Parts: sequence; structure tokens; C-alpha cells
Amino acid sequence: MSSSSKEAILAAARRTAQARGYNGLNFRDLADEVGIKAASIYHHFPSKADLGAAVAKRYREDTAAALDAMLDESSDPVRCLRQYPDTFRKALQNDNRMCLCSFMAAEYDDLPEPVKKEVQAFADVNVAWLSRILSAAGVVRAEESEPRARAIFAAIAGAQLLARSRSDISLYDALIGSYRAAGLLPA
Amino acid sequence: MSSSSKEAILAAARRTAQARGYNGLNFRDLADEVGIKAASIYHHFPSKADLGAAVAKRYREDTAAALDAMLDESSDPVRCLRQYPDTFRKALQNDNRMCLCSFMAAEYDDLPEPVKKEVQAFADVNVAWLSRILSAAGVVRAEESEPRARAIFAAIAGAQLLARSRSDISLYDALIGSYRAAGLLPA
DNA sequence: CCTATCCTACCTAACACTTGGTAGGTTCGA
DNA sequence: TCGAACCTACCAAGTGTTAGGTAGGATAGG
Repeated sequence: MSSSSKEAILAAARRTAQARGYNGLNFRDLADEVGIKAASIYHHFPSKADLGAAVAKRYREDTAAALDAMLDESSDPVRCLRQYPDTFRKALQNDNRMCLCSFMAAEYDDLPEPVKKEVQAFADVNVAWLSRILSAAGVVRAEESEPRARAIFAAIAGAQLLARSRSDISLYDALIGSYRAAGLLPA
Repeated sequence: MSSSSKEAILAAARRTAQARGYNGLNFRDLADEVGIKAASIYHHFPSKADLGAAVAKRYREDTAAALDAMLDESSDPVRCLRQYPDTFRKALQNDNRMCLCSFMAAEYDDLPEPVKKEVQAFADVNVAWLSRILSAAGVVRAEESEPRARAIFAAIAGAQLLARSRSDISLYDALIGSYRAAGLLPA
């Protein structure tokens, strides 16, 4: 298959970057994981910056697809809103990993320009989706749905970060519970 | 002065780590900033891990002192609660930097054990302070003050992260405003 | 049908550079 | 004269990246 190695590189890079960030990526380890040599990665990606951008782009696309699939499964926006935190929970379940773009947000100063763009695009996808759902659910006034979407996105990213720093997924669950109790998320 | 270089190293390391993380620290650049040679840092800190732990410890102590000073200035807990987000805002104002321990929470997998401990201790300090203030303010039931404190801490860290990824401090302000509007923070 | 050519996907081997860390000095004030 | 504070000079490991090569399949010309 023409793309099997390329896909394997993308997948391995995503896994690593969700644990060690963009700066934690290196061609030798990546190549080892895929079963090829470091130099061969250049056949698929012209530079580390390009690889990083490709990984972030794919991550965003996958997330967008997952969110849309959630909508397809249930047209009840409140149900979708309840399920949303699970998308971030999955990363923690996966060996205490975190959202790729949260990590990259921290690394922002060191990021090549195209990667920065992708990080922002990821946030946009999430906020747009949340905003739509909030509107549909009617839990906030129309003009408040986007600010609220942003607040929810930021708060959940923060919860994931804190839970990661304690390797404690039950802390994540508790934080989401507190967000609901406080009224940030619908109870 | 016996400690002037040591203090200068700590200060420079903190500045760098708030922009590039623990992995972004390196002895040569650090030494340049302080005006000494890289090897001389080893006179003050036996290893990078020790330096990292010392920086995080000092960061926590400084934060604890600042929070206590806030309490001294005003005994009104609601007022303190309103001021709390400013401590995170300052980092953003300082060249789009972020909380040292949020960055290190992302880098968690790569952190030496003593540094991990300090990262957790920093969160503990913040949560304990917030919890005390929330109790004093009586904005939540007593048994909810600690969970709520955690939720506030996590949410604010997330807001800082998102604002950083856009180099947009007004986004941070807007997020804090949304937290208040949603009821996570007292209005 | 055979052969020359080309392309894809990979390889080995090296490059220049950065990293944390060490060995062994020198300087200088108490 | 002793030790704190700093130095020069180095090392081994790891980094992104490049040069140049090879195996094997597709393709086209005779």
C-alpha cells in the first residue's frame, strides 16, 4: 500500500505527541516504532515542521469526525453535551495522555507557524461544535452560546491537564462533575 | 553576594520555563542570561533535575506568598476571589507566558520525580487557598468548597492555556467573565 | 517478449549542531 | 591557606537533516 507507512508514521507521531508534545517527537524513535529508518520519514514528510502540521491536521479532522458521529448517533443536544467530556477522557484513559493541541498550546512559542495554525483550528472546531449544540439545547441565550462554548472547552482542557498531573482519571470525572454542579455544564 | 548568581539563575530559569517548559531549559542559554558559564551553574545546582525542582519549589513559594499577601490586603473573601484570576493573568501579560506548573503538567511524562512532586504541591497550594476563601465567602456548601476550588483552579489554567494559544489576553478576560456568568466563579 | 528506463520506498552513512554533564584548573576574599 | 565561585576544555549522546545508494515493480520502445 502506498500510504501504509505514512499512516503508521502519523499514528505513531500522534501517540508520542500526546504524551511528550511536539518537542518530544524525534525521527529515530518514530521510525523505530513504525519499523523503518529515520531518513525514510523524509520520503513522506519534508521536515519535522511538516510532520507536526500533518499530525495536528489529522488530529483535528479525526476529532471533527468523531464529534459529527456523536451528533449522528443522537440528535438530542443535551445528550451530546453530556458525552462531550468523554472525548477528552479517552486521552487520559490512553496511558494518561492528553489533548495534542493542549500540549501544543503550552509549546506555542517553539511551534512552527503552520503547526500554530492547526492548534488554533482544533480549538475552533471544538468551539463551533459546542456552540451549535448549546444553541440547539437552548441552555444559554443565543448570543452567549459561543462565549460559553469557549469557556467549556477551556475548562475541560484544564481539567484534563490537572488530572494528568496526578495520573488520576477519577479527578477528571470529579472536575467535570463540579462543572455541572456549578452550572458551567448543564446538569 | 553568596546567593546573587543562584537567585539570578532561578529567576532566569523560571522565566524560560514559563515560556518553553522544563525541556526548554538549557544550561548554556541560562548561563548567558545570568552572565556566567554553563558549567558554573553546577556549582549551585547539581543537575538539571535539581534545578527544575528548585525552580518549581520557588515558584510555589512565591505564589503562596502572593496569595497570602492578597488575603492581608483585603479580608473580604469575595474580593480575593475576584482578584485570584489576576495571578494567572500576569503570566500572560509577561510576553504571553503561562503558569510554570501547567506547562510542567503537560510535560509530566518527561519530568524527574522531584519536579513532579513540586507540580502537584503547586496545585495543592492553590486549591487549599481557594477552598479556604470559598468557605469564608460562603458561596458554596462547606463540603463543596474543595471540589469547587479544584474546578476553579483547573478552569483558570485552561483559560490561560487557550488564551496563550492565541496570544490574546482579552480572550482570557472573556473566559473568566464567562466562568462568572455561568456560576463557576461568583459574579 | 525482452530490455532499458524510471519511480517509489526504503536504506547506510554521515553532517553540523545541541544537549547535560565532568575534570581540572584559576581567582580572590576571609 | 582555604574554600567559594567561577573558569576552560572536553565528552558522549542525541538532534534534524542531507547525500547518495539500492531493490523491485511499473512502463515504454524496439
